Amino acid sequence: MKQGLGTQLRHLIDLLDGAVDAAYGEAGLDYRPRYTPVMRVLAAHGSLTVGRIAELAGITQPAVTQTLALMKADKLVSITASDSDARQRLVRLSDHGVSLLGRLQECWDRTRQAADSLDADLPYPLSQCLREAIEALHKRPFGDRIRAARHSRPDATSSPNPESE
Amino acid sequence: MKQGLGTQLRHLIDLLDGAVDAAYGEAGLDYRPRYTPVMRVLAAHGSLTVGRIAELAGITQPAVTQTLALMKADKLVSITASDSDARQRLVRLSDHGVSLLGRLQECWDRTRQAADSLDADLPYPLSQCLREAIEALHKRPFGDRIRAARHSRPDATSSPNPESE
DNA sequence: ACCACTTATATAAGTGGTGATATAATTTTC
DNA sequence: GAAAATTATATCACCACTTATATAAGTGGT
Repeated sequence: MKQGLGTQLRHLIDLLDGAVDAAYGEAGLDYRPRYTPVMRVLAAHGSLTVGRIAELAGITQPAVTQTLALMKADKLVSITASDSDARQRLVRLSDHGVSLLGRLQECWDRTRQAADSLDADLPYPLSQCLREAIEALHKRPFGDRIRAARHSRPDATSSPNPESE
Repeated sequence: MKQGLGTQLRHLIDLLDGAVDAAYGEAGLDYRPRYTPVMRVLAAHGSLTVGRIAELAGITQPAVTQTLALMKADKLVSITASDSDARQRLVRLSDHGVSLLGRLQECWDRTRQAADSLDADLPYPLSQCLREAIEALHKRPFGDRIRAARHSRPDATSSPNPESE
C-alpha cells in the first residue's frame, strides 16, 4: 500500500502519540502529550514569559498560548502579569504542577525506553533519521528540491521511492 | 534543542506538506495534498464506492468522505447514487479531474525526485526508515513497549535518545 | 503630547487526519 | 413479513499544531 511521506508521518504520529496519551491515562494523570515541551522548560527554568517558552520549547507562540490555557484549566501552571511590562505574562508551575513532576518523569523515562526499544528494532534509528532529515531540509528546503526537479524527465529505472504527496 | 518524537514528526510534516502544497499552487492547480491518495485510486480504477476508496487509499472512511466533499467543490469528481444499492455512492473523476491528471503526474514525479534527493542527502533513506518504523510498531505497538519499561530503572549511562512526549 | 513603529500575547481559521456515533438502506433470522 | 443485525455513508468532536491577523502595551522621534 503506497502512500505519501506525509501520510506515513501522520500515521506514525498517531501510533506514537496515541500510546503515550494512553500511558498518561493508565498512570492516572490529567495530562496531555502536548504539555510536555512546556512542562519541561518550566521545570528547568523557574518562571518564563510566553514567548520565551515558545523559543525554548521549539514551537510557535500561539501553540504555547493555547497549551497554557489548557494547562491552566488542569491547574498545572500559575500565570501572573509582569509588573515591568504589562504585555508580558509570567508563567510558572503551580504547586500541583510541581507535585506531578516525579510521576511525569517516570512516564518520560518509560517513553524514552520505548523509543530506544523501537530504534533497536530498526536497521537505522528513527530519532536520528528524523533529526537528519530536518537538518537536511533546513539546508535545502523541500520546495527548492521540487523546483530543481522541474525540467528533468522522469527516469523509470531509478526510483526506489515511489511515494509522493 | 531537544524535543519529542511527535514534535519532530510534526515539524517534518510541515516542512514537506507545505512545500508540496506550494508546488501545486505554483503549477496553478486548485488542489490539496490530501487529494492525492483518492485521486490515485480513482485514476487507476474507474468508479468506486466511498468505502472501497478508503480501503485502497489506506485511510479511514470519514477521511474519504470529507476529502470527497472538498474535491467535489473543486469539481474534480462526480458522485452518483448506485442503483443496485441506495446506500452506496459511486465516485469517479470528472472530465476536469481527468484533464488535470497529466499536470498532477508531473507534480508527483517532481515530488518523488525531491524525496529521492532528500534521501540521497541522508545516511539512511527517510522513506525506508518510516516504513520500517511503522512495520515495527505494527509487530509490537508502542503502548506495549511503554508498559514493558514500567519496572526497569532509568539507566543514566545508556540513553542516546533523550526524546520523549 | 502625538504618531509611527515594534513587541508580546491572543484569537481565528485552517490542515489532515482520527474515533465514536448517527442515519439510512439492506440483509438475515425467525 | 416484521424485528434484528449488518453495511454504507455522514456527521461531530477532537488532536496538536500551523499561518495570518488583531489587540494591547511599550519605545522612539519630533
